[in-house]
Formats: sequence, structure tokens, C-alpha cells
Amino acid sequence: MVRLIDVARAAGVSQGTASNTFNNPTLVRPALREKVEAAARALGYGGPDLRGSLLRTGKFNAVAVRPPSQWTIAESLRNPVFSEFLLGVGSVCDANGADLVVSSGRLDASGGTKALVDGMIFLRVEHMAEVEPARLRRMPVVVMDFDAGSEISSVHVDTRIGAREAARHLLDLGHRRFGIMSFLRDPGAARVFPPGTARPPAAAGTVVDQQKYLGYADALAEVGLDIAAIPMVQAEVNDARAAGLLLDAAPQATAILSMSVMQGIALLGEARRRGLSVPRDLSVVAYNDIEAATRCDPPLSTVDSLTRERGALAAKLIFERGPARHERLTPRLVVRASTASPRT
Amino acid sequence: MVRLIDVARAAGVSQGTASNTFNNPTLVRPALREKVEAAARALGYGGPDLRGSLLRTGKFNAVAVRPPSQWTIAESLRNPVFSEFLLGVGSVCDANGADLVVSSGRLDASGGTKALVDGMIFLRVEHMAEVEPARLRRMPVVVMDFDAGSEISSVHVDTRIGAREAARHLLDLGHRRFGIMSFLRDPGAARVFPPGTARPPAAAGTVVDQQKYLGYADALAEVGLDIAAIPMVQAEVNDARAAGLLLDAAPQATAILSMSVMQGIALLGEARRRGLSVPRDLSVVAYNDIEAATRCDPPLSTVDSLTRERGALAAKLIFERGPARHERLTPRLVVRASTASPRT
DNA sequence: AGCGAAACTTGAATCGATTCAAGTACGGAA
DNA sequence: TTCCGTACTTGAATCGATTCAAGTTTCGCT
Repeated sequence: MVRLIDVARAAGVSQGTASNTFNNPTLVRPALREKVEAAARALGYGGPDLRGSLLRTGKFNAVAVRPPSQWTIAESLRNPVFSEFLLGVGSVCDANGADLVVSSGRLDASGGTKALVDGMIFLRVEHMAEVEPARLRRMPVVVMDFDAGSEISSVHVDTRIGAREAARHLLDLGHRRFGIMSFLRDPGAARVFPPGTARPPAAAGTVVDQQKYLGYADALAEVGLDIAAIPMVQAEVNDARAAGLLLDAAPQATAILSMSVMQGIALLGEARRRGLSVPRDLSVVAYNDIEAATRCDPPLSTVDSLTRERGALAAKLIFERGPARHERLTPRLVVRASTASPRT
Repeated sequence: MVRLIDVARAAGVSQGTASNTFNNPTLVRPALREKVEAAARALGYGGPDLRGSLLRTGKFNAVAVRPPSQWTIAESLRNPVFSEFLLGVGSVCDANGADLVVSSGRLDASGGTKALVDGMIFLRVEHMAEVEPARLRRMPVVVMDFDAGSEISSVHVDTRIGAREAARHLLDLGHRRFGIMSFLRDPGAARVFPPGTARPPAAAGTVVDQQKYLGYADALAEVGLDIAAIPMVQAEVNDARAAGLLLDAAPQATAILSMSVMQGIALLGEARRRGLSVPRDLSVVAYNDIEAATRCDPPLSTVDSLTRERGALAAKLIFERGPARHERLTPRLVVRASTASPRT
């Protein structure tokens, strides 16, 4: 392998001059520069090796996004909300001339992180320990929706408030009979919870999903409804039968509170198969406003949790390299055509 | 910043032993290992710095995907076909415990590449020069749909054959009156080409798109039709007016040959607005089979150009680190509900 | 020619680890 | 007690560049 010093020797200059030829060409007299470049070409030298310069300069010019632990890269990319988040991060990387690294949530069982990056953005952290290795490296870290202490930057979104707004919207339209489509905490078969069934305390999958449930409960309580009295289905995100189970379990529902766009779309499909017109016979709200929500028929009313904006904000915090900051965003309801007053 | 040698000194062992404690724990007597670990904790040492070990070992454990030049990271991620490709690459990264790097096509105007990766996958290369810096670094490189010489691995897909199959499918169904929806070579306003209008030689945007045009032409020629006699619109991928322009320009068409799923979906929307039923009144085929094609109404018949598979294959070639290989895949037609025989 | 300033070069130190040949300590066998 | 092999440890060399104080050349002026 040709090294800088080989080029320098071949060109009859010192290594320092050779280095300048590549990094500060203006410091080198043109004739000499030419000589060094010729030597480099002759030897097939492809410019300073990144490892060496990295060691000296310490800049990687890259930001990593770490999906929730256990998610593979492929699983992450398959998730449209994750992709939307990446888009936000990516746009800020573009502005800073940095690369975007998608790492696996599964790597580094050792707890070590091997990403060659200047900073990391953690999605859905569940224990401080996940962040610890990066912190020890004094690497800028941003965690999403998790409080890792005042020393570590974080970006939060008020999921509970967003969910409350969504439910209020349906209540304002006059709905009083609902169905809830939620997630399982662990992989498995869909579970149906008829009205009044005992439910796990937070009644949903991830911490974020639990906040949605609580937000729905808040709004329902405001008009004297008990969320426990509402039929609910918990299912994996791509469970094809889930929508059907819910419509069976909540036959008189005029509106469905769901926790993701994918579920919302599945509900639209199932409603259509059953000859129900959305929103005339059934209103549907979903969570997370991604492009797919605008393209389905009818376009879904959703809670926009500012996924892309949050990605961009997190990336900005990384590049700022300032003291830790804690940002909090409030989601907003986007009303489209999947919600309307119930038939009278 | 704490260094390995500081830890070693604090623990009263040599640097070599300290290194082994982290990398080959079994070589170190447990008692000593414990001492080193305690020292590391006490000093807040976060494990061997990546720069140093990188310099020695040379492995980055990451693969970069380079979008077409000029594309930013955000633009790339916004492209669903690109995302699909990433998914393929990502799944192989998962299997190899590597990270996935999305770099910008815009970086490195200098021609240098600064990606900290073991290998690079280039999408839509147009000049050898784009690949040269990576090659000089003796870094494994795979280029997609471009012949960069026998020394550089490549993965090709027979776009022309795929397009020919798509057009044959419509011809077999009995269609004889078409419209073509294509791309502009450069950004700009949509252009309408009435039948028989002079067209640029390859009549489309990128080299790959040109292949689609030629493939359509091949099939049409087989039944004696001249593609130049077919109304065509060239537009940017997200030009909202394009679908309308084409349907205006080809009022008697019974089938549309389009060059992307996004265009195909736009056509479905425009047809619906005009009260045309797809596929009864109008058949539509699109190119590239991504998930969106299965979710629209009706699901689109498309040419599956094996995007994900190609991504996975390219990544495999990177990790193999063997001699250059040249793979060629044949796309296949996926018939869904957007194509049918024309009304008689 | 002589001088000083400007412009360019040099070479050694440094970045933070890994590696491996050579050395030491220890325990068991003779 | 001596010797030997095993099991750890050590320390120096190495990876490939960047940096910068110190040294050298060049050039314009008088």
C-alpha cells in the first residue's frame, strides 16, 4: 500500500510538504505541487488515507441514528415513521456536509459502540445503559423521548397531548361510541379486549404507545367516558386480521382511535370490504403523519408528531456541539377526510 | 481525554495487557483484568478509541451507498425506489454486523471520498471518474447499471427487457392505442410530444429511463407499431399536472406505459378524477415494484426490477471482498389489477 | 552586493491503539 | 532441588497521516 511518505520520497520532498499538497495546496509552490501530484499518480496513490488523518484530526463527519434496541437495520428502514425521521436527520446532514449512518439496534451486545461518527441519535432508549458507551466517548448524543439526565440532550414530543387532541376532535364531532386499535407489548397473536375487560396498566406496547392510550383516556374522561369501557384490539403492526377483529369487537362504533398510520390504512381497507363508508359510517384517526396518510382513500386524519422536524432538530443539536439542550415539541392534529360527524 | 495507556498505568500493567483486557479478555488473568476494568471505570475510560484501533486494524465495518451525483441525502431518502434499494443493502449489513452509510451524491466535489467505510455501492454512475477515488483506495466498489471495466464489480438489471415485457403484456391483452409517460432529462416544465413529434434520440431522462423507452419501442415494433407515433409526456417525477397532460394528449389511449410507480399512481388519481375506471377504461403499467404499487387502488401492474435484491447482491459483493464480479438480473413483470383487455 | 522580509520546506512529535517476539512467573514432575 | 512447559505480561514497533516551530530559499530594494 502506497503511503504519503512514499509519495514524498518519490517526489523528493518532505512528508509535510506532501501532506500540504493534498490539504493546503496554496501553501506549496505550484512547481513542487505538480511534482508531488505526478509522483502520486505514478505510484497510484489515492490521497491521504482516512485512518491516518482521522487519528490526527478526529473528525468523522457523520452522524449515526440508532434505532430502538433489537431492531435490525432492515426492520428500521421498513418502518415508514423511521424513514421519515431519517429524512429529517438527512436534510441536516446535507447542510453540514456529513454522512448519515444507520446502525443496527442489535449491534454491540458488549455495550460498546463501534460507529465511526461524531454523534449519535438514539430512538426509543429504555435504559440509561444504552447511552452510556457513547457518553463515555464524550460524543454528542441526543436521545428521543427519554430523559437521560440534564447532561444529555433530548428531544421530546408530547404524545399524550397529541392523542388527547385527536380524541377530542372525534368527541367534538359528536362521536361517543369508539373502538381502539393498539399494539402488543411483545410479539404475538392479536388480543381482543371487550368492553370492561381488565387491561394491563398502560394497555399498550411501547412507552410512546402507552402515552397515546393515556391521551385518549384523558379526552374521553373529559366527557365522562371510561376508556376501559371501550372495545380494544392489540396487535402487531402488520397483523392483517387486526382490523377485522376490532370491527367485530366494536360493531356499533362510529369512530376508531388507532395508534399508527399503518393500522389506520388497514382499517380503511377493512371498512371498505365491509361496505362501510369512511367517514360517513365510520371515522378513523391515526397517529404519526407520514406521506402514506395523505395518499390513502380517504386521506387519513392523523396526529402529526413532527417526525421529520424532530429528526432535523436532533441532528442540529449534534452539530451544534454546545451544552446539552432539552427540546419539547407539541404534536398537532391534521384533519383530513377520514373523520366526520357520525350519522344521526 | 483518557487514553489506553493512562488506564494501563493506573492499573499498573502494560499497555498491551490493557489492550487485551478489552479485546481478548481470555488472555488476561481474571484478577488483573478486574484491576484494569476498575481503573477504566475510575478514569471514566469508554473503551479503546476507534481511531486508534482503526489505524491498526483497518476495518470500518460499514458500507456506503452513494446516490447519483447531485442528489442530496434527503432527496435520496425521499425516493421510494432508493429506500427499497437501501433495504436490500441494509439486510446484508445486518447479516454482517456492519453499519449502513448513506452519503450525499454532492459531497467531494474534489473527487475525493471521505466516507469511513469498507466499501461503496454506487448508484447510477455516469463517468468512470466518479468511481476513481474509491478505486485508488483499493476499496471494494460495486457500481449499479454501469460498466466500469472488468476490475470493478457491477450489478446490472436488464431494464430494456423488463420494459419490453410490460409493453408486450399490454399488447397481448389487445391494446393498440397507447400513451407514454416519461421523464425529462433535466429539471423543467413538462413537455408534451404529440404523435409523430421529433423526439430526442433516446427520448427520456436518465440512461435507465432511456432503456425503458427502448424496451417499449421493441415490443411495439414487434406488432408493427412505431413508438414515435404515440403521444408522450415528459415531466419531473412529482409534476402534479403531468398525468392530466398525458390524458389530454392521448384521449383515445386504452393503455398507458409509464416509467415509475409514482407516475403510475398519479395516473390512477387523474383517471379517477375524470371518471375513467382503471383497468376497464384505461390500463396502466408502471416501472419498479415497490410497496406503494401494491397499496394503491387498483394495485398497479409493474415491472419488478428487483430493487431490493439488487441492493442485497451489491452488498454481498462488497463483503465477499473477492475478485470483481459482474452480475446481471432480469426484471419480471408483476401483473396486478391495473391492466386488463380494452373494452371491446 | 547586501539586507530583510516573505514565501516556502523540513523533520520531529504526535494522535491512540494493536501486535507479537521475547521475557517472567508459576506449578508440577523427576 | 532442578528443570521444563504453560500461562501470562511486557515493551517496542507499527499503522498513516497532520502540525508547527525552526530552518532555508527567494526576491525586491537600495
